This record gives sequence, structure tokens and C-alpha cells, in this order.
Amino acid sequence: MEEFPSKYDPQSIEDHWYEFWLKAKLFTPNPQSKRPPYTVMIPLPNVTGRLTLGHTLNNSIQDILIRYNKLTGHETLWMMGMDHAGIATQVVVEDKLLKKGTKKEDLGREKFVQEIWKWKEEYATTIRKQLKKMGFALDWSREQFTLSEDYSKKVIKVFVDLYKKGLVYRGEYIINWCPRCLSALSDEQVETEEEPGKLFYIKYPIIGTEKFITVATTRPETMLGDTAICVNPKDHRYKKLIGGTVLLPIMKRSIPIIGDDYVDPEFGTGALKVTPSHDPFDFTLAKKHNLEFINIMNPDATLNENTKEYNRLDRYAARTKIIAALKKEGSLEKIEDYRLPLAKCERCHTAIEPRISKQWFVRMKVLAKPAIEVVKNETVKIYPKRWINLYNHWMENVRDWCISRQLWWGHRIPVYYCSKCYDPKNAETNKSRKNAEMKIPKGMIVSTSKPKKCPVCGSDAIYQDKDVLDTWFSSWLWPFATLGWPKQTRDFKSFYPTQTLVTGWEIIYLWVARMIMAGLEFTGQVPFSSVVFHPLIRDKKGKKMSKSLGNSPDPMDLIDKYGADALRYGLQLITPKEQDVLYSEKAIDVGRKFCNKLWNAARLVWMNHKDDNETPPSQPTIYDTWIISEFNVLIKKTNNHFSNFELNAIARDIYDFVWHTFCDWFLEIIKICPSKDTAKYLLKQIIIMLHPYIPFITEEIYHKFNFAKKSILLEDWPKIKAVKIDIANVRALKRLIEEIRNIRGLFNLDPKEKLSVIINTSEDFSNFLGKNHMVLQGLAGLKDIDYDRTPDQSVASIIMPALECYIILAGIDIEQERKRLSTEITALSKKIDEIKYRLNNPNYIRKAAPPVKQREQERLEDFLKKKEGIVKAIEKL
RNA sequence: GGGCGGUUAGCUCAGUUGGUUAGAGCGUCGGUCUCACAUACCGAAGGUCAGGUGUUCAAAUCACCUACCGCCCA
Repeated sequence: MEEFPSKYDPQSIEDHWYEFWLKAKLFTPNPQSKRPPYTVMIPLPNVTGRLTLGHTLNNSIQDILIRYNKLTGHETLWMMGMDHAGIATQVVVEDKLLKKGTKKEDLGREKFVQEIWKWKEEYATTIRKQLKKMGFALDWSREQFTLSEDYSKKVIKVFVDLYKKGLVYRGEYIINWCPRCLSALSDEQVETEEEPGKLFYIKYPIIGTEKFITVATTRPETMLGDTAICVNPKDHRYKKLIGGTVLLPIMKRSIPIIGDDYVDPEFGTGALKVTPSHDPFDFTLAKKHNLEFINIMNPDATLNENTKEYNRLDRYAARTKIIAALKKEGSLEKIEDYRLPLAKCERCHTAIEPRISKQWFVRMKVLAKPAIEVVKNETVKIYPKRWINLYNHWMENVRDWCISRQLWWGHRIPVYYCSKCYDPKNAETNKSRKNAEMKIPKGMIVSTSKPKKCPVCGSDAIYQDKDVLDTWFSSWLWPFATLGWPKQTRDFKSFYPTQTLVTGWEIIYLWVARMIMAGLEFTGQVPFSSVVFHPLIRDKKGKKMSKSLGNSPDPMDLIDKYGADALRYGLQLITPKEQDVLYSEKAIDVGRKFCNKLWNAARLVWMNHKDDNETPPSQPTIYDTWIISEFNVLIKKTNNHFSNFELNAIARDIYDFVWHTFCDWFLEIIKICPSKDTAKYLLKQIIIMLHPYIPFITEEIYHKFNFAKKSILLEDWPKIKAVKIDIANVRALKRLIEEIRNIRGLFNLDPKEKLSVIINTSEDFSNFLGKNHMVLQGLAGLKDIDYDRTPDQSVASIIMPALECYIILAGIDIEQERKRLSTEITALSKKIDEIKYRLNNPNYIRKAAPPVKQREQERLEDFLKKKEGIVKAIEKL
């Protein structure tokens, strides 16, 4: 038996099968195949570090879909690739260098970028290893990287094309600025955390009066750049002051009081200080009211020369000093505690500063319009449906996308300037290029390659824009840039558009929406026909798992402990359709136990039936027919669930079938009533069906049996086999066995004690039981079965609508039995009354559907018969 | 402030067009080393389906309201 040990040991087989799959090139599709294509693009992992449990879940889902589609006859491509992840990667490498005391500036741009490449190679290797350990059917031959030479060309082409179409422009805008990364951040790269803070009330003297107007602010240092006070014109307290001026404390500048509806009279004092250069809302307000813009900060969040004595002070140091100065002046009314939402850099958690700067933008409205349409008309289907709302909400309110980043790691912006004739000041006036016809500033060249000479003055002193592109500006091209686009390659023609995108809902804006826009704009087609959003994994306390919190277990440790299949299956079992996953390691243990159960079921079949045929039996027993019929139900449910991407339901259904139908009943039955071919045939069907979820163990079992194909992955998905024979008797037998076991438990009988029973039932069913008495005796633990007799000994009674079964028990406690039966009568009577009441209701008679009425009538009759039987049984006691 | 989701057994969750006696896993309790599996087997206990109102012959399921929890956007 050493060839098939009783304990399943994943470690001894998993690596071997992955190598086998790779050698057999099972994951590499042929673009010329006649089979229908099925393509999934991996949500590219960042090269920032090791993979987490979140990746494991995300990729498991894709692997299940890929393998399922391969088994159902598709030519499958699961595209592998990684993301250079601009700011994220640069920050980790910077931190790593800083720990050694090196700043990136010490190295210079080129050397620093080389350092990042080294890091990238290291982590790309780790990530590949991890993905292989999980068993993922990724096509490694087509692996991509968003910063590869080839991919970069496409990114640059897209920038230039969009510029030519007037969809990319350079503009001055208030943006989120990270003073540590010294870079602009997109709105989506900013996270808001609520923190305890203070609300400062500052008094601004109204010129020409003795009065003050008090404003409340959480960032008092910005007052140095105030250029107005704004109040709500409907606010009676301040209405009269509009048009007046106040004196800005410390700076002693006079600034106007303006009125605007946007001010919330309820917040603070109802008066707002306006700092156009340092607050997004104030920025808009200032544009509207033509206010002055005064920048008071340097890029690193120290104050600048516009702040007199605070020049070069850090923003927080300045805050302290300013508060002291205001106090001294008598301009500080009070300080209150206040919980404020603080915007921080997603990557380094530094508080961001809004800042006016020149950046590159993509005009989004025009791209969004068709993208909204394809979701509405279901060219792109979204699962679960509720995410459509979120998608629409964002798309309808989409703002222009700031795509420039002040980083070194990324695609350099393909814009060149002539040192001789380009004047940055002139360019600034051309704030936003509204359309393609508008003039390109003199001396600026937008081109896929560096121009040798300035086309205006002929100078060869040309320099490139220092900034790089937002990382998402490369990943939004992912579904087609990886397939050869813009060339019409064989891959592109065969595998684009792709079928399913699987991702977490948190990047619906950052990525999914943008890919749809890019697909439509650059290929004229949607990039995928369905999007599946899966939940996030949270820890037991409901906290999102993240590298920084350190609350994600390392999937590799879990694989060592439980095996990859157990991890995959356990995760699917606990991943709900519409809620986040509350992770607990116990789930993985459940997966492990399930694998072991399957293993042992296979072992039993192997011991007794390995030489059977693997095709369905020609002479099925009634039990064969029964189990095939139950399996048909499972196939049908599974196929339905796959079409809606309800992978959790599938995992549950198969678990239940394998354990509680196949093992608990069928395998137990065939020990007593042997069957030919069915066990082996069905086991094969089961492992095929489970293969997408637990690829390693199913491949191993498949080979233990020497089934026909080279790999289980080349098999055909199970099909429903029509069943003609009525299996109602098997179900009734099963129920009878359960009832007898129940009595055994209630009376605390020794499992080894064989019981004698008397059964009174229909002629048909007693004939059936007569033929099948071995199964009944074996599974219920009986010795003698008598038919059609009134018991004259003390018995425990099982009363079913069409059957009475008396278990002869010598020393039975009569009181206990009477009590048990009475309780049952009470429950039955209640049920009977309810049904009778309903059946007599004229509205019910008129309105209820006929099948419902019929079923209710049958139930009533069953209950009445059962009750009658129990009453008799009590009398006999 | 606006929006979305949730509330079902001690815990984590299923419950597909309203219609059998609301299910599972884990945990608990009782009994079994029965020749595939003690990572197992057999059984049991445990639920006013958050609360309220309504629609309906019939509501965990549909509508509205309330409470609490979570998330997103401002």
C-alpha cells in the first residue's frame, strides 16, 4: 500500500506537478487553435515586495476560471506580467538606501534607477516563485513588464497620440503634493485618516471698525497666504460685511471680504479664510472671484520667502511660532480639540500639501462617455452588479487625470524643450490646450524620440522633461499592449478582446475604468467582456490586510503548513459573494482536511476498483443510478454558478457532495453492495470538477489511476448523463437508515449492538427492502428484519408517512419513549393546524398556484398519517 | 452631509424569480480506533431570520421607517 499512503502529503507532490505542467506546455496557448479563446489578464503585481494573501485570493479565482475554461474546451491564455509601480517601488528602494545612509541624490538619477532595477529583478524572482508554488496556470512564455523597452514604446506612443488629439495638456492646477516624495499624487493615491487635531480661531480686524471677524482653521500657518475672507451671503451675521476689507494678522496685508454660497455657515464660525495656493476649494473660489494667488511654501513643505521671518521653517515648526505670534498680538481667540480628516500619501504616510504646480493632464470627460455606455449596454458586464453604481458615479464625475510624477522610476515624459527658444513663462499662459488645433508652445516638442534639432531655431541644445508618467498610465494599456498592439499580431487577433478581468473593487477607478477607456480609445473595442470584483481579505478584527500593518500571513508559510490546494480551497470556502473576507487560519485547515478526505476516498476506490473501466457502467445498480443522478444535480448547479462567477457556492456544493453524498453514502454502500465501474468513473468526474480549485492533488490522483490523458487538464468537463430509473426508493431507504441511527443515539445504544426491527410498509417498498436488506442491515446495524407484523415486545417506533418501523428494545424506558412520541405529536399537530387553516382560506384557494396547493395537500396527508401512526404507537406502549 | 453594503445558530457564513419542518462549516455535548480517512465515523443540542410598519392567501426573501456595524465620496 506504499504506493498510496493513507495520509495525503502535499509537499511531496506539488513542485513535481508544476514542473510537469510547464514541460507539457499546458499553460501556453496556440493563437492558431480552432478552440474558442479564453483570456484573462493578471492584475499585475507590483514589484515592491512579496505577495500577500490578497494576491493569493485574486489569482486563485483567475486560475480556477482558466482551468475551468480549458476543461470546457477553450484555448486559454492567462497573461503574466508585473508592474514597475512607480512611486511605490521608488519609495521602498529609497527607504532601503536611507537605512544605509545613502540618499538618492547622492547616487544621481541614473545610478538610483539602476538600484531599482536590481531590486526589481530580485523581487520579480520571488514573485514568480510564489506564483508557481500556488500552482497558477500562467503563461510564462509571454511574461511582460510595464517598464520593458517594448512596453515603454507603447506608453510613449499613447502619450504622443493623445497629445496630438488634444487629450493631453499641460496645466497649472492645485494638486496633491507629497513633501517627502516631492511628487504630485493623483486623488486616488491619497488616503484620508481621521486624527485628533486642533481647530484654531483667529481674529481678523475689520478695517474702519473696532470689530473682528473670526475664522476657524486647522492649518493656521496657511494664513500667511490668505488673500480673502469668504462668508455665505445668506448668513445674517456677516451679510453686511461683504465688500469690506480686513487686516491680515502678522502679515498686515489688507484683504477683501467676499460672499459665496459654498461656505457652510454651520462649520466653525461660518467665515472662511481663503488661501488660493494651498487649498483645492480655495483655489476654485479664487479663480471664480479673481483673487490673488500667493504661494508660501517650498516643495518640501518648508515656508518660503513670501512669509518674511518664517522663511525656511518647516510647516509644523512655523505653525507653533505663528500661534505664539498670534497669541502675543491678541489675534487668537481660542483653540479647540477637533478630529480632522488628514490627507496622507498612500505610500509614505506623510501629510500631503495641496500645491499649485505645472503638471500634465489627460482630459477625461471625452474618454469617459463611451466607457459609461459599454457598461450600460452590457458590452462589459460587471459582477456583482452593485459595483456598476460606483463605476457610474466615478465616470460621471470624472476629473482630469494628472499623469506627471516627479519621480525617477518610470516612463520619462516624451516632451522636449529647446534651451534657446523655449520660454517656460510663455508656456504657462497656455494653461490648458483645449483642442488639437491650439498652438504648441514655441520650442516645445512632443515626440516619441528625442529630436536632434529644434524645429524653430535649429539649436541642438534640447532637454527632456524631467518628470515621469503615473504608473497607471502604463497599466491602463495592459490588456492590449501585452498582445502586440499596435501591431495586428496573431496574438492580438486571437486573444483580444479578453474575456474576464478579476480584481478587487478598490481599484475600480484607478485601473478598471481606465482600461475600458483606453481599450475603446486605442483599439475601438472593450478590453474584456466581464469584470469580476472579489472582496478584500481582512483579519479577524476586520482590518484590511496590508504589508505595512503586517497582518497578512505569508502565503508561502501557509503552503508549507497546509499545502497549496488546502490554501486555495479554504480561501474559496470562506470568500462570500458580496462581503469582505474575514480571514482565519482555520479555514485553511478545513481545506487541508477536505484534501485528505478526497485522498482517502480515492485510496478506497483505488484499492477496490483500480482495474475497473473509467467509462460509465453498462449494468448500473440502483445505487449507481442514484449517485449518478445526484451528481447530475451537482453538475447543473456548478455550471450555473460558473456562469455567474459564484465560486464560493461551487466550493461549498462540491464539498458537500464529495463528503456527505459520495463518501458517507455511496462509498459505504459499495462496501456492502459492490458495483462495477461506477466508483472509478465517478471519482474521475469528481477530480476533474475539483481540478480548477485543487490542481495538484487532483493531478496526482489522476495519475495514480493511469487515466487515459497525459494530464487531467486535458480532460473534458463532466456532462450530465440521463438517468431513467426511479431512485425514490433509494432516498427512502436512506431516510429509514437515518431514523434508525437517530433512535440508536437517543437511547444511547452501543454502535456494535445489532438490532432487530419490524417494518410495515407498502408491498413495493418491502420488496425493495427485501432485495436490499444487506445495505439496510449494514448501514443501520441490524440483525433481523421482520415484515408485516404487529410488535408484541417493547419497541421504539419510527413512524413515517408510508412506513412504520419498530425497533425491538428489551430494556426500553417506556416513559422516555412515550415522552418522545408525545413531543413529536405536539409538533405535528401544530403543523397540521397551520396547513388546515391555510387550506381553508378562500383567498388561498383562489390565488395560490396549483403546484403549491398540491404540495400542501400532500404534506397535510403525510402529517395526518404520521400522527395517526404515532398515536397508535403510544397506545401500544 | 450624500451613497452603497451588512445585521440569519456560540463564531464565520449559505439561503437564486415570495410557497416542504430556515442550511453548512467550526465550536459544544454524547457515543465509536467499524478492515479509505481519528485530518475520521455515528448522533444530539442550539435560531421570536436586528426592531417596527406595510403589501400578500403566504415574507428571512418585496416596500417603507428605525437602530447598530462597515465601506466609499464630500
